[in-house]
Amino acid sequence: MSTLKYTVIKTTKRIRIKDIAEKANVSIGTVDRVIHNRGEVNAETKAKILKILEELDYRPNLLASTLASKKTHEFAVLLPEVSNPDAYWNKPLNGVREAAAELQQYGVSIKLHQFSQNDPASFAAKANLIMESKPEGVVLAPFFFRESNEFVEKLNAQQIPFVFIDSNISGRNKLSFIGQNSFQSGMLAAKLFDYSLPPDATILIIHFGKELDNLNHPKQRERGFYNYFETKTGEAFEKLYSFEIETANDPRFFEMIDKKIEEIGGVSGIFVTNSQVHRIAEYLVTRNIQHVRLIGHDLVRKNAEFMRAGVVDFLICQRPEEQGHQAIQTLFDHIILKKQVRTDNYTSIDIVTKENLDYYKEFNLSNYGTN
Amino acid sequence: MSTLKYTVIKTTKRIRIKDIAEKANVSIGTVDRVIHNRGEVNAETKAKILKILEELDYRPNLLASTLASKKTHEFAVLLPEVSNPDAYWNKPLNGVREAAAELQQYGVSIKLHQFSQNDPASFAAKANLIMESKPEGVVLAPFFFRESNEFVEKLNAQQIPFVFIDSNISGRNKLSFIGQNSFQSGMLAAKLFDYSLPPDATILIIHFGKELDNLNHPKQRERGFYNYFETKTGEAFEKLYSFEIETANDPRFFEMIDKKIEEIGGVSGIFVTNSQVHRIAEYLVTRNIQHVRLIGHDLVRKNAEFMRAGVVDFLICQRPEEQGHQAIQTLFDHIILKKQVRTDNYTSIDIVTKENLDYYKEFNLSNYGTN
DNA sequence: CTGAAAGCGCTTACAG
DNA sequence: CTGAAAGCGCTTACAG
Repeated sequence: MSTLKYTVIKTTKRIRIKDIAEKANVSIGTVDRVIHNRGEVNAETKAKILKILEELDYRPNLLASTLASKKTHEFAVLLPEVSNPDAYWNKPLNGVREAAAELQQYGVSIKLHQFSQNDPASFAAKANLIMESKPEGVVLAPFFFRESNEFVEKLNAQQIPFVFIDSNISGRNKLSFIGQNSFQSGMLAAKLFDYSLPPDATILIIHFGKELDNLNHPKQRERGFYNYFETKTGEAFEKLYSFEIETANDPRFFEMIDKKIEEIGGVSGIFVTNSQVHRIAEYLVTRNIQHVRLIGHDLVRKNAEFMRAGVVDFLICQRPEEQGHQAIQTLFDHIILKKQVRTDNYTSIDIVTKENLDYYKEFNLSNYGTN
Repeated sequence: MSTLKYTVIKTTKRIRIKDIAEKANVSIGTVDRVIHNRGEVNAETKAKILKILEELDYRPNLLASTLASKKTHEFAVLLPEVSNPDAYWNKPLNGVREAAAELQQYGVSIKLHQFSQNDPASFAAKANLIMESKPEGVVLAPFFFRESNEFVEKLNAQQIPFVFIDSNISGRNKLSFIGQNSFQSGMLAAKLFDYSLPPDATILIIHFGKELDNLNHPKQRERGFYNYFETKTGEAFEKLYSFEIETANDPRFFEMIDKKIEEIGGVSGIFVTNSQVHRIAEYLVTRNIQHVRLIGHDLVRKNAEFMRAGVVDFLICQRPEEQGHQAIQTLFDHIILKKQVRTDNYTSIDIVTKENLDYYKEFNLSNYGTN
């Protein structure tokens, strides 16, 4: 009752420009000039003010400063088009939207540009539009290697900071990368098979998409997958096969798979290296094939449905909303708050199953209401 | 080059009090009075202003309003003491700290009160201190059922909104609950055993702690665990046994386990229903018992270490930092922003393994630096 | 090179 | 019941 014992988290003893000015015997205008380094200040006074600033650990009041400056900060975002609300790329976009709403009151405005996933030229065209609009910062998914490099070169030339989202290109002087470590996620997929299948099981790895290079998630995931089994010691190795499918829209899609499976003498497990795993789920259901362990990526609606139905066993996910949100936040921290930011931001590698599916944000319907 | 095609996410066309005032032919003071409902306004003018407010969808500028009002908002937080930096309860606390730092500039100040996990009286004492300090909102872990109820009754009497964190008590007029759905997390643990052990395996469930009731995570997890196997059809059931250990500090701890395992004729899997799984890991290492599938909860340092060493196979986690952060944010949203908030907030149920361990925030060391 | 003044959108006494 | 004024901490021309 008497011995008050508690901790106050973060006390505020705000130092204002005015306090600095008084201590230095100058006007607040002069202090402001040195804080923002906009010259025209006597070297001596400047030094004196700088010292006081340091001593008193002055932190500007962000509220006041953004309120006073009607300045607005423009960021540009370059992402793939989304054909429907269930598409994967809608998720990072939602994260971007969230961040946009939060930072709006600080004068941040975000322009979204979208390119076609089948058309590198559209990427380049949008990149040019972005350059013309001279944004203060850029978030991009470096989807096409060549075009991304060209874009990033221009950004560097103009000293515009940029953040890679989803995929990374190294050595390009980026501000930050935010996405999944695909190699590790491949390792994890392998482990899940290893734990849930007998040692001599046959596993088929399926890639969807064309022109896969080593920058892509699929190839990195495959590398991680093989790596897990290669470094596993003591036990028999599983039998592993890889298979590439250009597009699931090919009418002969099912027959191709039939043939492949026959060729390798049946399968116990299938690993799809991207979010298209629902295509294989469809195949298994149609062909009435049961007891095949099926693992893929990303919590898009169709994958969730096949998971609920018990066809997809595990989905490995990467928090795409968080990626979008964090990319914008990183730009804000660097440009407006002048904070140090992290160069590499790997998002968590989540294992989603039927049992925890509903606890991943994406599918949480709002449940406002009474107690 | 020419057809600019982009979307601006969130445009701001700020309506100010001044705009409302002009449209209503009154002064901004009057508008302010109706906005804050502090009476003394002619009924007719009030109606008129209300209508304009609605029409123009007026949103107050949070920056300006917090800057102008030197008002400070005090929240109180009641959590268990943390004996060392690796303790579980340090994690929600870090989330609280994060939120405190972010909301500081809005005048939010947070007082932290901590009780002993072995002493219900200390909980009650701290609760009284909180009542005396008359905070605007409270976050609490309802650790002791009786004492929590008493506290919550007083809060309700004073109309102070409160948020439960970690555990929930239903029907107490809470503002919100933030934590894990333990029943589901138990189901998930069961599934992981089911996938990775043969159908007739023997599994031992171990609870640490005393006086476990149905409100606790452990019992709920156990219920979910049994439920999974009970509802599983078609295959043989695993053999399941439960075992309660009051404290791992008991010198006869290892012998107790020896005896139990002998009694049930050996085990293939052990499930520990809380973060103490490292105790069992120690046991297995000391006794040199291998090939036992070991699953537990929460990413505390010791658990992570035994996971890296390959002794713990899976950890089921609940994002404790997020819980702390969100609890404070919820109070802020309700009290300052007057937003509608969610009554139940279940955090994700994460499956952590050796392969994705490093991608869970808690153990990400900072990697500031160059590209 | 430096100071004084107006203003950002809101809140808070104060006068009438 | 209502308006006018000062002030929150900062920014931005402007005058000297």
